[in-house]
Amino acid sequence: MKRIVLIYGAALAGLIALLKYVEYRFLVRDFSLEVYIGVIAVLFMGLGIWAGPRLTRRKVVLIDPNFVLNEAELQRLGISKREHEVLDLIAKGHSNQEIADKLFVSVNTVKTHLSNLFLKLDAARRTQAIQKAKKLRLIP
Amino acid sequence: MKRIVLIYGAALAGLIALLKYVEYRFLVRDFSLEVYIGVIAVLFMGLGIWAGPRLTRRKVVLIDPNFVLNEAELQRLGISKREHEVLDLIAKGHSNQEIADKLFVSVNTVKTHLSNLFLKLDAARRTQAIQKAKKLRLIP
DNA sequence: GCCCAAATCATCCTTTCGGGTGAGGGATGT
DNA sequence: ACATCCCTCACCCGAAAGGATGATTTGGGC
Repeated sequence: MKRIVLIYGAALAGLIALLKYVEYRFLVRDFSLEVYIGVIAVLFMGLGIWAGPRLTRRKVVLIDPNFVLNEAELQRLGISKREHEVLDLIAKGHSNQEIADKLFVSVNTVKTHLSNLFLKLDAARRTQAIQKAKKLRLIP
Repeated sequence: MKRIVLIYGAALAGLIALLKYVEYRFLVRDFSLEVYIGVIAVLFMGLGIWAGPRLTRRKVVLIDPNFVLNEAELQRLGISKREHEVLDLIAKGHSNQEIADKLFVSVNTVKTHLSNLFLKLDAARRTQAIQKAKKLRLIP
């Protein structure tokens, strides 16, 4: 962060010095102000493009705003709404019992949904189901 | 993409026109070339920062090439190299036995590593550990 | 009305996980 | 030499997860 500001400052200072030096030699006669401005604009736009992500990126992305559910894949695998809910909850680290409580159903029901999910996703464990579901963009 | 280029072009043209218009009125007398350059630099650096992500971002990120391990967090939690390996493998959906085979150690060892991990990550289940580790960028 | 998919719940049984504890060997640093 | 950390392994126990199967209910579509 501080480094970026320093680099920006140094670039600006250097450019001004360069222009000051060059101003009374060749350029003022040969090129117009528009070219000047263009060069500076391009230079600093480039710097902005380079420095932008470094200045603005957040440390941790909690929920991905770019996530779009892959409904085609969801349908292709024949995953029902309820099964998808359960899938989402195991990915968030909940146990079967917690999911049952959250959805107001019995643990057995959750287990049934999970069994069906494991078949449809060809997974042997919940962790594997999560990994595959993420790859297929069925969950964030 | 094209829109961005157009906006950039329009901004540049507009600025030049503005400067051209303003040049022979107030500014040339009141402000020096350095201020000019500074204003232009700031303006276009801002434009670069704004346009940069829009020009460079990819549509879909299959495997995140931007993943950088959060080593600070890793150290803060006191997670050892071996523990981190195990963490990575459970996130890929492997069972304890599979991990043991992969790392050429006994299942008991894997379980010990996992127990320590659960303590350090404050997790009760492997799925929860995965979820937390992802949030902390300890694993991709 | 009938059919079907989805959702619900249950029972039985096996495997996997997770918690607790102890313990030995190797590397590192004081 | 001693302390400390990491890695390793073992044993026990209980809880959670997973597999197989069958049954009931419910809401839409034909």
